Amino acid sequence: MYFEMLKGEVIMGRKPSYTESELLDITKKLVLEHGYDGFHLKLLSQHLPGARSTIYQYYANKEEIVAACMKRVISSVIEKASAIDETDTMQALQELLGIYVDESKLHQLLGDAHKINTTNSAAASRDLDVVEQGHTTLKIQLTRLFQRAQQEKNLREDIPLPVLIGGFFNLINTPNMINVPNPEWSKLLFQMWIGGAQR
Amino acid sequence: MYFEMLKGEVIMGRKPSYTESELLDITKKLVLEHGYDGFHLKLLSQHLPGARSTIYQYYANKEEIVAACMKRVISSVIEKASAIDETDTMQALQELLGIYVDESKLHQLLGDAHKINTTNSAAASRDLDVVEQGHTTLKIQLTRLFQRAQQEKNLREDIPLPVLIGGFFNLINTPNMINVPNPEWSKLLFQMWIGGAQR
Amino acid sequence: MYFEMLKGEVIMGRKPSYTESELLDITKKLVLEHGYDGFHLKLLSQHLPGARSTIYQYYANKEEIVAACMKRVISSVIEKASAIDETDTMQALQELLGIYVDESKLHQLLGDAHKINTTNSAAASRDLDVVEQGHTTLKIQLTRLFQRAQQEKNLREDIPLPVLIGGFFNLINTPNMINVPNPEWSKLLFQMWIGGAQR
Amino acid sequence: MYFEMLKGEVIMGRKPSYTESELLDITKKLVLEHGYDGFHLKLLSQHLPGARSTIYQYYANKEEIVAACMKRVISSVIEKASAIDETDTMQALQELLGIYVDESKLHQLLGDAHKINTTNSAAASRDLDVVEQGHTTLKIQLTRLFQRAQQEKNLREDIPLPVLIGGFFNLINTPNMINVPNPEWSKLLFQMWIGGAQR
DNA sequence: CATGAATGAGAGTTCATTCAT
DNA sequence: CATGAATGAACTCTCATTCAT
Repeated sequence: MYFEMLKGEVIMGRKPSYTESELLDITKKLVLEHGYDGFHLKLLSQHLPGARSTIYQYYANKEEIVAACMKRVISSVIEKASAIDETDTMQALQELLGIYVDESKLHQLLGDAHKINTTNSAAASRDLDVVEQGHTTLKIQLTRLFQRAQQEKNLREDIPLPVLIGGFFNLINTPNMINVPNPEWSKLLFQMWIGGAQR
Repeated sequence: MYFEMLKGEVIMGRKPSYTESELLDITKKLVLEHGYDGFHLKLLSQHLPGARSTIYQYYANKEEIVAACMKRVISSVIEKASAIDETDTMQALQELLGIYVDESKLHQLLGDAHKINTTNSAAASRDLDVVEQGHTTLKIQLTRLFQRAQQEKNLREDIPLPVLIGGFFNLINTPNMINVPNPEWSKLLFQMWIGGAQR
Repeated sequence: MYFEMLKGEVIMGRKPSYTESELLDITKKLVLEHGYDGFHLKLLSQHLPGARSTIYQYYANKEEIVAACMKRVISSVIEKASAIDETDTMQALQELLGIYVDESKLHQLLGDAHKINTTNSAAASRDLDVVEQGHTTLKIQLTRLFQRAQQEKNLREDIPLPVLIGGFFNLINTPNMINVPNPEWSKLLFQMWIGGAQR
Repeated sequence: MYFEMLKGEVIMGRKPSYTESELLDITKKLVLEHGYDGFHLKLLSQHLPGARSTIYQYYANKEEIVAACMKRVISSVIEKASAIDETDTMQALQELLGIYVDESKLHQLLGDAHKINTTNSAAASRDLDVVEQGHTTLKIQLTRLFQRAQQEKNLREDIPLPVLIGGFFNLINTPNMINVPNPEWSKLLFQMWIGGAQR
């Protein structure tokens, strides 16, 4: 039948064996596991059905894959972070920490961004620009919240603000050794950061 | 020594060579800069006098170089850590943090240890075992100090001990954005950790 | 034809296709531009509507396309050349030159014929045989005309006939740097060849 | 013995299995045979002792190899051409033709120069600039000689100078079907060009 | 022993061709 | 039949390691 051959009005070829999104999921996992330099297309294709060359249906080269992956991750974080209700500053900070903890590997992942050679790929370059802007966006939000917290006299003043911010952000790297679910984990971290370790 | 002069400077006029220690210094720098997978012998030889193949006079393969490097780094940390006077627990913790901050890349460096393929090199395997033991030694010291601190009622009890330990250890990853010297930096971190961010 | 309208325009609303002749026209252009080895089906499909795989509806493989293209070109030249009135030998030679100049890239195009791998395609093999025969046909005509010109004492005798023939045929490669239309250009070339460069 | 290990004052590695010059000779032959797009490093290595990767001891990539080859060929032609005694114009032209005929594939070889992608190789780019300049140098010499020949009333005036120049230069493409040695061959071509084909 | 050349395994990429829709 | 995806062979290039000098 003709209609079986059509999708909408257009004649279609074979059905793709995986989606772009699946490809990026695996990429994220592998880049985190092996680092940018340890990430090979052979490795990727081993975690995906089909041949290595099929990957080139989706992206023109290795750089574009990783850049697209990073862009997607940071975009998702920004979307969630910008949805936070900032009325209560400390509450907002805690929620923000929850979001960061959910993507706790974000930092590690984006740390490899500078290794990506963008001279051969305009698309990768564009994606990394978005990543860069995303970084800035997050920094601005964080700074805004911290300044407000400071004005509201919620932060100790004998420690410089940048140190407090750095300490806060660095919380996400703390390995969750007791394996509690993320929401509780981030609450624990926040309490420790707020109240200190000492009784 | 007489023979060293003969070999190194008089008879042959050969290019000045380098010591094993220098080789490992450069290796450490490069592995931190590029990650384990981004670390190449070509890169190493570019930062060392002489030809790439000369490196094989010192180590049999790439794996052994990195393993030796890691072993040396952790051994040095252990030496310093075991010299700490543990009489005053909190004081000892602060000093320990200072040592860790001095080797703040320790974690990152050793994080790549599992990537090293030891099937081809008994020497690398042995060195990595030492690294493993060193890890354990450090963990034991840390646990001992924390348990003592807890007994001395110096730690809050609403947060599980492993979380406090993890948070303490994770402090070393905080980027020193205000560029103060390490001793002061580690003191700042310790205060933040002890007292919390809130006023 | 009724069916062509149905197929091409009424029933499906498919993208307009192309004729075999159009395909060969583009092929000729591209092979001349890029050489046989620089000619790709990807390139071809970029200069044609539709998908790359559609090309296989017309020809079974790359070799057949180029072989068919060459066959068509030489056949057209032979048709024109065999229509020449050979009564006046020198006049016939000049007309022949005109035909050759019109297909001045003929030589270049057919020069790549030997690169075509015919082991996988009987059709390509057959087409290249026709090309070969065409070559022979043209050579015979040229030889006949030159021998007649010699008998008619129209050619200098201190230069071997093959050299004169080669020189004549080679005229077509002369780049038309003054951009006159082909008929005049071929006349200029013929005069230079006949009369020599010296005054 | 120490001295056996030295060459001059420097410790040497293994002896190269072929020279750069040999590599370029083979390259020239193969590029002429197969064209730029048909020239592969696999092909090259098959005509050279040793492994394909050894070629990278000499040149960083395919582009550099071909560019260096072209540069060497045109440089050699220019050296010979600039040594010509131009006192007797027509004599000089004949000698120049002899040189061109010796490198009759020059044109064909350099015709592929524009296909070389120089974005990845500064060395290739520089070599191709030399090729470009060489082209210009040769054109200037040719133009100078032709203008002088014209002033000396040695050229017919009913044919535009560029046509005469083009015809002269195009002589080198004439296939030497009678297999006479190059010096005589170029003399024959020159005579044909000077005096014309007609008796 | 130090060197520079040689090597081969393996990565990234392209493309003719086949296949499922 | 036309399509776009899938495939595998082949190419370019890199690098750890070995070898001859």
